[in-house]
Amino acid sequence: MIDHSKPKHYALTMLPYPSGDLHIGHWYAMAPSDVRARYMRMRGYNVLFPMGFDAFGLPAENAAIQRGIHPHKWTMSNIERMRRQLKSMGAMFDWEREAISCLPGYYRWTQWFFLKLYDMGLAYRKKSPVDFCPKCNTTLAREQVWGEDRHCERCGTPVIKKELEQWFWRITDYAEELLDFSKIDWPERVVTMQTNWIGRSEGANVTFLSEQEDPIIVFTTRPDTLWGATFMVLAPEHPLVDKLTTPGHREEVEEYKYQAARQSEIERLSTEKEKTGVFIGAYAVNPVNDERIPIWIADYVMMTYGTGAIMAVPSHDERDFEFALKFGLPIIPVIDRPDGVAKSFVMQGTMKDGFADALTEAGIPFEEREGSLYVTMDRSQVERYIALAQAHVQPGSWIEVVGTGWAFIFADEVIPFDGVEAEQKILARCKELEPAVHDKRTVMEMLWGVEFYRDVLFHAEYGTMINSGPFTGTPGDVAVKKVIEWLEERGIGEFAVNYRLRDWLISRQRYWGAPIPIVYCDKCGVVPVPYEDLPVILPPDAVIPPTGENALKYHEGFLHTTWPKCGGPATRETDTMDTFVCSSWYHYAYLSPYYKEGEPAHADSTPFDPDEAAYWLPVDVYTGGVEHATMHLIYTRFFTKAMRDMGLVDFDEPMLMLRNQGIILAEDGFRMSKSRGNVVAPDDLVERYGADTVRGYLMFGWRWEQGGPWDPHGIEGVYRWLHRVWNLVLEPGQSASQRVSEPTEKEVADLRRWTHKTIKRVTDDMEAFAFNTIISALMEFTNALQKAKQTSLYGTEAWDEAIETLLLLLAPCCPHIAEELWARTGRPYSIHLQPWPEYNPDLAAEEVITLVVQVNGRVRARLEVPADITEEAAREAALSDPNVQRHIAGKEVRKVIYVPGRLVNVVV
RNA sequence: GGGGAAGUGUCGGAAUGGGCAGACGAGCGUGACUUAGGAUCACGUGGGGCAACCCGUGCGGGUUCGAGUCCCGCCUUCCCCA
Repeated sequence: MIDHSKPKHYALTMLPYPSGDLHIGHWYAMAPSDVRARYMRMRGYNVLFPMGFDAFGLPAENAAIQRGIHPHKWTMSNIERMRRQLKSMGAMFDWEREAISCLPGYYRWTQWFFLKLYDMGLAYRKKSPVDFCPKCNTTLAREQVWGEDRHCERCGTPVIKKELEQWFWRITDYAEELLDFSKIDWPERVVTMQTNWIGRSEGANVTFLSEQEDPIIVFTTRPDTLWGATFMVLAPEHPLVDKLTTPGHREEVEEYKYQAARQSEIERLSTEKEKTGVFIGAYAVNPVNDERIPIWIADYVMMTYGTGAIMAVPSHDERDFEFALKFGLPIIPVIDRPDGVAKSFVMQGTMKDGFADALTEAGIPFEEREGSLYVTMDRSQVERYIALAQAHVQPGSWIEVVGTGWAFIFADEVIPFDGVEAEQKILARCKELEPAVHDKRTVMEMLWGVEFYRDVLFHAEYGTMINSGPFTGTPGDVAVKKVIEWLEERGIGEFAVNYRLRDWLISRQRYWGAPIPIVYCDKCGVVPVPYEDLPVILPPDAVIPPTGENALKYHEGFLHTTWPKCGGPATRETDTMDTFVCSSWYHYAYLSPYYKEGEPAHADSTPFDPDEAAYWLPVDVYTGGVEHATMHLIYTRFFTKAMRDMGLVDFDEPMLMLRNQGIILAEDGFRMSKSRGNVVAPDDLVERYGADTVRGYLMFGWRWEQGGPWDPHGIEGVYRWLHRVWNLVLEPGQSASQRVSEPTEKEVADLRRWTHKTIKRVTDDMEAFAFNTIISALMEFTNALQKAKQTSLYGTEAWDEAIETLLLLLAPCCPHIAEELWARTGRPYSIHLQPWPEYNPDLAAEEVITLVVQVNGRVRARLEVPADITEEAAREAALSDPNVQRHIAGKEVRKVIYVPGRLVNVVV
């Protein structure tokens, strides 16, 4: 049936969720994609352009609760309506390949993939926190948690986090490979988003020990700052928290954990938010210097990042700095400032006379305000400054140098600020001399009080290590590497790569999804359903409880089963799979929907027809919204890589080219939504203007990748244009018999130039997804043809070529009107099976060009000259133009710049 | 706070290997046809000036014979991340 000698083109547009009605946004995404699919077909490709429905998901259950309709019935009737609406678009969708993800013939293969991943060790079960409503006694999906206070969508009860056993897929095994985009042509934006999402960082895992010798592993990208780690922070959920918390702190810790569990990740990580945390009473030992450091818990540390514990280096990590300042924890600088800036504030009365003069003499810059000195110096001046300061400081006072060369200068000694011990000593002496600082808990807190110092107290850059025992003096560019080597030698740490990407949590505590094919056997434990027993059918008679709880948990028939291997009683897993699982492989399902339905599956089955796959895969062009950049588009890449490792496919990437369309907003500039009542209904537009006009307008009105607000007037322009095209082709013009004269050679050449120029423009724009300029090129061509129709060109061969070309170029965009005009002008069915017109560069070439003549870069003349004009002739013509003459009169021509075929610029 | 994209007439938007800014359309204006027009057709439409010309692509600099386009700094909006 398909001529396999022709090249193939698999064009795919993201499948819709069957929400009820087709939205103008669906049209905006799909119609231009269809235009391109049709274009490729005319270019001689066999084109696969399928459509289906992402049919599992939460709204179906909400409808069931609110209106008493079963999710299956609700979904299928929505699909029926949307399918009808989709057909009104006039897209070339191959409906024979339609795939609906909630049908058993589809989801048994979704389950089959689960079993394969399970066999490969890529699926595992782990405790993980989920949002849970204590009143409804159910877990909630992310979109069911509302508002700043995170309350339950249904009953308004504040949501809590609850630890549940859930299924994960090891997408992190592929993290490194997912960072490689060399085999795909995807928008830079998506590549960047995915790269950030995966978030690879290099550093070290370092083992700290609690005083009870519990190992606490932390990941750090800055092992060079280890000597500045003055405390540790664990995520409130960290498993060691309970064990390490001392009785006196237990109550406070429990209270804090409860608070933290109620917050969302975004809130917890916000840098805007005031830092919170509590000390758990326990201490750890910093393995590099054996310092005893306190252990805190704080919500800015996430269990999901790294190991859920951090070493806090307040001197060189912004969040740690803020935290330490607030809670009075020591802050010891261990990396020198790369800029070498040092500051010293000299309060009036702390120094003997002559200090300012001594500084001037030494060339150390300072400002004097109200008797106090504000000294800002560079590294080379610090030593000299300290000496001068010590010589001049009054016995009852002190001054300090901060930023670089950190030191506290007293008349009798200089104490370098180089560690916790020094910190204690400095604090004690200062408090003795100055009662105003009695409440300062740390040196840094004291310094922070001086406004002048604030910009040099903290930095997060790489630099020479200081105050770091044996590493002091190690330059910043090798520090990380050297420290890691040293840690490895001593067995207290090792090089490590950390990813922000987490394993994919696929468990959903919902009814309307593909059941996870696992049973819990009383004897054998967690066991997979045999491949042959798939699908695990979602019981159609399940009753959705009004709370929204998972109906499967209450369906006795579903719940109780036997494990065939031992014949013993077993309970089914009641979690279903994330709908992103269904959509991760739908482009394979389209090849042969519901493949081998009714036949048992096996471990070595393929979920799709291998012959179809061999011909069509992979997807050549994928179009859809950029909002899927970090979810669906990562999951589907992971899926394909896993399928490759199962031996199902022999390529690495599912979609070779990706292009994103923007979003059509409502007329008011807001997102269209039923609640706002600003939705544009495509059905109404189709009824009023016809599908071709709607398609044309969606192409013409916006930059496709950008989108923008709907403009109800703009569509009229496209409507009028198509009317003009209709009349242009069908209304009789001056007929050949009445022709007063034959067209001149020039007239014919001009018309053919229009024709071939337009072919080139439209073809180039098709390749570039520049749909708006396709329509404007066709409009301009139409305008030119309307003028030509008034002349003796009408009815000539060149005229017929022009009309035929117009219709062919129009065919992908406005398939109905193009077909109709094609038929009415006596051409053979179907226009859509015609080859795309060929562009002839010789015919498109201009004979006459407009030569722009500038004097000093300003346009002074426009000359019509032959396109092949020589440089000499062009210069001569330019210089002899009267207006040009006028502007260069009395001035010396210094230079004449000639851009062939474009302009002459006379410089005077 | 970090990263990315974008700022062009009244509006949607054209034009980037630097070379006629505002294509095409909407809107508006004038005219024609018409009993009528929210139909159709024609013409006009960045600002200033009678004109020659001058000024104009978020703001300020720079490179260049020449900058919407390249470089530096800033402002605004949107998106992503924290």
